[in-house]
Amino acid sequence: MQQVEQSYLQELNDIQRQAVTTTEGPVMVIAGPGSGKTRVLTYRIAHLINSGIAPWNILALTFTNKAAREMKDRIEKVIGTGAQRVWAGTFHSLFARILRVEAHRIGYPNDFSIYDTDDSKSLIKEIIKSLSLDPKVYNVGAVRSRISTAKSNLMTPKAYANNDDLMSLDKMNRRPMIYKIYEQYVKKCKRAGAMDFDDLLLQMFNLLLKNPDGVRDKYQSQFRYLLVDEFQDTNSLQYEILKLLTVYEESPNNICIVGDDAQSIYSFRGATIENILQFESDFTNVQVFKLEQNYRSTNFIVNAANEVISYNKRQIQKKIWTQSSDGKKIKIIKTMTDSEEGRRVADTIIEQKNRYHYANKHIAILYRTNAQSRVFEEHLRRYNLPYRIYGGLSFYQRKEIKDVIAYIRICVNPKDDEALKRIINYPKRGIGKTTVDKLTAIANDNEISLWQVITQIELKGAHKRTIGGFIETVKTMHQRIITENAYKAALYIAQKSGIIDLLKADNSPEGRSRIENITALLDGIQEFVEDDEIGIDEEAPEDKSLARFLQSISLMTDQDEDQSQVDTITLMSVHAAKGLEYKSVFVVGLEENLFPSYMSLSSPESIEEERRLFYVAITRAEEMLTLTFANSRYQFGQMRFNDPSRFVEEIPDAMTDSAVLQKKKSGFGEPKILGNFKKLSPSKAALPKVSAKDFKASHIDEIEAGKSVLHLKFGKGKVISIDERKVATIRFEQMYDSPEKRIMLQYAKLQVLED
DNA sequence: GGGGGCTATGGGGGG
DNA sequence: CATAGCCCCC
Repeated sequence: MQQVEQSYLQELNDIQRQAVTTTEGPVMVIAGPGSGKTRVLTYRIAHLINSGIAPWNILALTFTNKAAREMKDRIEKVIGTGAQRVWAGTFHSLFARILRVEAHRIGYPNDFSIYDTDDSKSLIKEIIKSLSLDPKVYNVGAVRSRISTAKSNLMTPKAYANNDDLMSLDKMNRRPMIYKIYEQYVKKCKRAGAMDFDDLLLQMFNLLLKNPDGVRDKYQSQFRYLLVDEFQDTNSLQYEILKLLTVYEESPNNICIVGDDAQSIYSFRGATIENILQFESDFTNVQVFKLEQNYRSTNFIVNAANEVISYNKRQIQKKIWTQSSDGKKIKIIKTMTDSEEGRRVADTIIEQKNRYHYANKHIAILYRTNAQSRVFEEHLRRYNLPYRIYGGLSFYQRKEIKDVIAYIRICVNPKDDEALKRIINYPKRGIGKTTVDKLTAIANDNEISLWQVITQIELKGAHKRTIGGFIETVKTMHQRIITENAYKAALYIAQKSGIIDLLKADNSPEGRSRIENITALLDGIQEFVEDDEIGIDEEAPEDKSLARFLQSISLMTDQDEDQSQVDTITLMSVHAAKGLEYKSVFVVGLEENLFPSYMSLSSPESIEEERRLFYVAITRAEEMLTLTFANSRYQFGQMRFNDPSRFVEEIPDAMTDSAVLQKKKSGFGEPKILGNFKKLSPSKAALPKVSAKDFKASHIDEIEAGKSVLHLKFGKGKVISIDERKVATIRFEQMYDSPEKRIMLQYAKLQVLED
């Protein structure tokens, strides 16, 4: 045993080793990017097990399920078997597992449904309608997010209604009834036996707080060692649960939190840096370790990250450093359009692959919004570069999949109103909107679920056939769930529902692809059944039920999708890239209004969060970092012109390949002068220099076909034509590679020249 | 009750 | 641009 211990402790630096071996009491690890945080967490758990702690007494909360799996595999390599029985996973997935066993103690069925964001929105929409509120004023998304925030702050509907701050804010926003919607929402979720994502935390908290049948003591004594990764992205509710769990007299406050305030990027879902700042005062004798040595990136990248984050005011003092050499300078690519951005990134990837022999999997393209993925897809496909997009519309969010899933949901939990509403008339069986509205009214009057309504009222006339037929269908399906395994039951459900027949009738490519997707779903269930992973719930070690399958897919994170080890280029949002690393990283769309997002521009706090997001993005890179931005892009269905992102300009010239990026020393809003970029490509080397001083934009009406015009960035050109939407085609003399530009006159500043 | 076509509206990050 | 919601007609 001594030998084993030696081998892994030797792989750590001094501070890492202290963080691993200080196993008792509260520990806070501040871990900069690439500082070996995962290694510390892994070895800490291995060390605990090595010291005689049972794996199932350890609770490790990770940010993705994939991270948890990888961690367990690595622990197993260090200490041998047993590691799989560590309780490791995301807050949501682990608490869902516990609630599957305990939910009945707090008034939910153990087979509760999990409402995703769409389900929540659809329910909230229904409530807004039933309260005769204006859906334009009561924006569903905004209301949902208010409710979610309230839950994350442990604010019940009653407490919400009594809170003057919240109520006056709602009144100011002309939405004084949110508290009422919240109240009904909670009621209806409960009635449907459903929990939304926040409930998985909130009900776990309630379970521990109310302590029915001593259940709190059970979990307090079980989880004797807690580890929390990415602590900066936890919200108050998560923190309160942790506080409840760490209380146990035989192992007081054995909690180790790992985080980095500079990488806090989830405040929009209630995460608060206060948790980190609070930790030291909430627990006594907190031992703090700061991991500041970066093992991931080159010196240029590390220093650029330090420079960028220094623009933020609020932060814990630390300096990330590396022993690595300077490495390659950070490459900056400026393009005219978003499409050209896609092409240049693909070109650069080809070049890097040739020169540095990178495999595809060593390369990632990171963007601020998922909608940006399309241009990169197009160009990568053109070059036959394999890629994979993470996030965005996932497999399980496709319509045909959600339809089949809804049938499964209703079989598992018939009270699931959102699932029922989705499929009661799909495929069409003559139960229209009017009928469903009537049923909903009866459900509301009697405070029961829709399923209870249709199975309890006397069906008359046509309803006897239509609704009665639906009930029979669901009942037969339900029977199969009891008698057959998950795969066979799901196969039966998919066929019996009529969805497969319906899609088979549609012989279009789309229809065929939908069938393929359903087949893939069934294959996935088959795989789930056959997969012999050791379950960690001792009460149901090998739960292969459809209920358990539904749970695992609704709690998947973006990084969890598709485990296939194919060699592909990664495309994902910066948020999704948290915790990952690549040899070469492209951070694209670095423009004002996009990154930072236009939503963030109004408050300094949210700009700081965007900057942390940028910090996360650039610190994903090991060797090569490429930053790109476009002069114009299609956004919201029209051509838009954005300034380069302030974040690009915060990186000192010495670290980039274009010392030419002229800084806007005089602040923002000044007209920019072209010629900022020297070595782009030979053809663009001599970009026109137009002096901003002499430039005077002409009125839109003065610009006519045939006239010569001056553009601040493109220089002198001739208007070829103007279409009815006031989009001008202009040929610019000095734009050699693509002289003809289409420019929207309402945005562009052009000066008419007298010939 | 169902379906098609039109208009209006919104448009971030995610468990 | 994509989708939701609406109106109209069968």
